Amino acid sequence: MKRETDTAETVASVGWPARSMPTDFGKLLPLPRAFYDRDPRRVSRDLLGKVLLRRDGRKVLAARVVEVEAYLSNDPAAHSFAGRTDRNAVLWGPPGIAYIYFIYGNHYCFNLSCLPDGVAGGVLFRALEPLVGIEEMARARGLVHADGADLRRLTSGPGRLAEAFGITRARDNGKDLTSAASDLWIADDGSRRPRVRVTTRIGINKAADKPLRYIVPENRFVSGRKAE
DNA sequence: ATATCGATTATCT
DNA sequence: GATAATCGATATG
Repeated sequence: MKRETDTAETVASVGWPARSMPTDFGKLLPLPRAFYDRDPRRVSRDLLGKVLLRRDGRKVLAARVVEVEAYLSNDPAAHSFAGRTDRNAVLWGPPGIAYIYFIYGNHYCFNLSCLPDGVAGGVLFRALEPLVGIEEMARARGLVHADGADLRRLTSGPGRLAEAFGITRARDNGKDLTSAASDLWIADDGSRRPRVRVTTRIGINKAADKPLRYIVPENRFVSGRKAE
């Protein structure tokens, strides 16, 4: 079984707990719908350390989840707060579906729906640690070379990670992340459960004091952090 | 190192 | 017509 990482340095970059077995990331199975059919706070906590995967033809992109935010039902900061609209319909639907929105005229943000059909809730992906497909991510981001210093610029931030994975509303909104046929999914690669720290959310005005941002504190790909 | 600002458009009032 | 779950560039200490 071949190791699919681009460089040895990649996986070892930030001291993530070593895996016992090399992983063929493209073969990892999607997390089941029941995983997402829970409170977004619980889903957020459990998503840290999981792997986001994209299959693009023969290529596979993989990156570890290191920062997310929960958006609850009846949450003033959530897009669903003012009621169901065409844009936010996915949040009100069944759990485990990709919700993509376009923001500031420039960027896409990638979320997934939580809680049962009829109840709005979601999780926003804010930062990933790249594992596989570094060159492809760099190209998608418009960066020539992903050297050590620039690696954080690939997937550290919600707009950045969406761009690195080629995630757009037209392509991915409404996609079932739990389907084995999906080209976008999330999996458990067997790595150890990371430490989790909870902070307030970024870039919002309403309910800005609520502790609903979940990060892996020692990970350098968490957004809004200087190089160490 | 932190602050401020412009880009650019879908969505909602 | 205003706003936005952001980013990158530029300015300033």
